[in-house]
Amino acid sequence: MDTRAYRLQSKTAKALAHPTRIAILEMLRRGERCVCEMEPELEASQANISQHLAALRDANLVAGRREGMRIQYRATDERIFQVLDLLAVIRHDQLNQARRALASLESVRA
Amino acid sequence: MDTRAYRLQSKTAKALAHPTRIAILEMLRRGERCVCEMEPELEASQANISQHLAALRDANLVAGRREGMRIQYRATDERIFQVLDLLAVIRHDQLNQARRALASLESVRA
DNA sequence: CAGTTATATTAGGATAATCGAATATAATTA
DNA sequence: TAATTATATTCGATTATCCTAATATAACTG
Repeated sequence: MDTRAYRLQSKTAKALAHPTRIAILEMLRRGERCVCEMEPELEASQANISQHLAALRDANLVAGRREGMRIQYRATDERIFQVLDLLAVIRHDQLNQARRALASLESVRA
Repeated sequence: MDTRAYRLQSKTAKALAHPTRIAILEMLRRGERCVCEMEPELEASQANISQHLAALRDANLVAGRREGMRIQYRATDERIFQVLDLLAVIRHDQLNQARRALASLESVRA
């Protein structure tokens, strides 16, 4: 078992293991954003968003660039969006399967 | 912000947020495995492997099928391996970039 | 310089993840 | 049925994550 590699992969996965951090990355998919632009869309405090950005920075998934008073964040590797897309289709299919299973159980009562 | 969708996506990501769980999935990539086959390859106790399998089951990423005394586990969605592949290349590039950055800093002392 | 805006960091408490140890369950074999 | 093998679950302690509140830093504005 390639412990070191798996540790690093799980570190990246851990960075995605929070809905707010996924929401942040989804915003960055559409281009650079400062925290002040994220604040209204995410339902989280400024401090909390900064903390989640720190986690994403720590995992090397985002980087910021100062522009006057603001700091513009961007994704450092576009492939993270492919990961998000895959997670979305996996989730989507899981929901569909669960719905089908429920429907077939319910149809028995007829 | 689509809170529900992001919660489900982050749940899947959280299941990947541990090196042992990634190692388990990598074993399952090569086919069905029982816990007793995982035990020597992973450096973890039987109980601990069972606990990680429970986490993967809870996220719907693996399923087990009893076969006599053993329970054969398999991945429920092959696309999870695409996620692992992406995490691997992202990690690989991050390492390379860090190495290049270090090398260029070291070359200054000449 | 004083005040303001944008962001980051720290501290503290609550919740969750992790692991080892012990125990439970389930199938098999003697 | 007793012993054995394979796996799961529970408990408790430790560590990590998360959030809010407060404070710090940094750049801009008057």
